[in-house]
Amino acid sequence: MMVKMEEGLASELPPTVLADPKEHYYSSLHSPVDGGGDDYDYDDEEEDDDEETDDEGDGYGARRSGAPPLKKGPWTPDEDKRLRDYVRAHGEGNWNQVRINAGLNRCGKSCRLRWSNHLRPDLKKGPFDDDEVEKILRMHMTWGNKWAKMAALLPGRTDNEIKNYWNTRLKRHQRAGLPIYPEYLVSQASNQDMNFETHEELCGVKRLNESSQRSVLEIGDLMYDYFDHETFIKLMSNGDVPSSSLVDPNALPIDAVNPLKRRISTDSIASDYNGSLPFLQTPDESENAGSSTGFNYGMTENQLAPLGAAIISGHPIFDGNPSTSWTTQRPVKIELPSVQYSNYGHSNAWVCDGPSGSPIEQANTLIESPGSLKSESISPQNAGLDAIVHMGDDPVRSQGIFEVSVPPFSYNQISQSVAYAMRHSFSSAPGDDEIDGCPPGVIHSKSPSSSDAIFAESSCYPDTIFTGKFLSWANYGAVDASVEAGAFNELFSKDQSIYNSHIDGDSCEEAEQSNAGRGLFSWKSMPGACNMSDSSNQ
DNA sequence: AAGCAAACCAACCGCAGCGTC
DNA sequence: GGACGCTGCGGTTGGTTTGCT
Repeated sequence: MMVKMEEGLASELPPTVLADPKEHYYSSLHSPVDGGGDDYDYDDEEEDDDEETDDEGDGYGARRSGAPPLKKGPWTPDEDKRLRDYVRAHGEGNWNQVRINAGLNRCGKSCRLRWSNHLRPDLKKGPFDDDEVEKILRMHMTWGNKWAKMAALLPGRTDNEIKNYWNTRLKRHQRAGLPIYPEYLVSQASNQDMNFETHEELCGVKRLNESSQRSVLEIGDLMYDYFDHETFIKLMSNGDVPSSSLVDPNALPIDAVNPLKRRISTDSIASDYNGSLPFLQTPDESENAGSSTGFNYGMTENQLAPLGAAIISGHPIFDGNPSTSWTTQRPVKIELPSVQYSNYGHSNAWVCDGPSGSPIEQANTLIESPGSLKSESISPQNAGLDAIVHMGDDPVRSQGIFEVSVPPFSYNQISQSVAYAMRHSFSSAPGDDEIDGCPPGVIHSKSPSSSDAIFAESSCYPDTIFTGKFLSWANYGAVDASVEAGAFNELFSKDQSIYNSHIDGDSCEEAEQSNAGRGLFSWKSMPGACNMSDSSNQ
């Protein structure tokens, strides 16, 4: 990956990147897992029984009286082997039991640390590469010292590793009087955020002491601009994309060409889908929908804004528990306009995993046979629907294929719906008929926009509270929202009008491109607010 | 070669969150 | 509701290596 290098970035990179990346001495000495030598003489350490015991009262090191004192200090190869063998056989967790059962005279806390930082098989040893360094910079710019959070997005890296790198870097920069963050990142930020009082603050000079955990950049763009889309989705789901909800949209200078660029590689999507990616997207099914409704929120056809991503209610992304519900998700297909996504590759079908078949299988099916889905979800009679939610099976048991089709239209897109959880099907717009074959419990919309679906839903279920996040045109980032259905209109319209005010005919095309992906938008209704049930979301 | 500071790294420590009893 | 244990996180410390003078 090309990484923009700030001037003199050589000094930015960890010495291990620039210099001969010798084996980390501790890794080689203490971590046989990485193939390092075991030539360290531990003979003396085996006799360290007079080390002070772990008497901290936080549980890890709790030991009974009479037990031998818990050892501290560097781990020996034998200890590593015991720990590794035990964890491989029994799994992680319950570290005090690991300590006992593995015959390790170490506190459980130490065992956990040793495993997670050195013995885990998925650890990536060696110096940070340029890509990792840049990610660290961006993440730190956004989150501050959230090492664990960063490590979660740097596969194979530990929080300790990142922390050590950063602290070293910080010292070096402080000593040299250099800004913490590279100039080009600062420039990006300054172009997108006007909330900094000074250049120094933006550069991070004011947070040298790391006393503030406040996000330096109250914008999500930097994150979105750099991370893969799916990673960004994760960030959003975790609330890690800084919210700009406190910013008054009316006061925020809008750059119509402001990039919330999405770097969607559908190839990467496909490859990553295996583990975490909930969607695929197809670009080639939008023709009929693209000209469908004439509904454009007051925009001209030329002002059509690119579609955003689709988020599915109940997806781990938004249920706040990514680890629990992935395999229970329904396959979801979001249809996107090719004209607007032509630069995103060959496949823009966004699919969500379903209860049957592997994610890849589901994805492939949808990729290879878009027509089948299309015929199901977008028929001539419902072409132009902004959101169609269809579930093939019992919606309550959530066993069926779940689809959301989002034909192109302007502005924010809502792919998410509480539809499948609704007790009754309904048509979202006056005059709409139920889609043939739609089973009870399916909600579908023939309204020209997803927001209309929400409106309609609100009329049917006025007590519904919609919670979720969306990437606001006006606010430059993820906005957390929890609004009554009736308030949705106001929120949505306000955002849209701000967007419109900054789009003119001349800049339309440019804006359209640069704002691609701006409309990541999701709402999630609160279960129970209107007698909904969603067994899949548990 | 010796001394020193910087860099690097592993490990420790205290604390907070969470679940269980 | 409080005590307790487990877990994870972030700050800090201390040992070793590296590079410079």
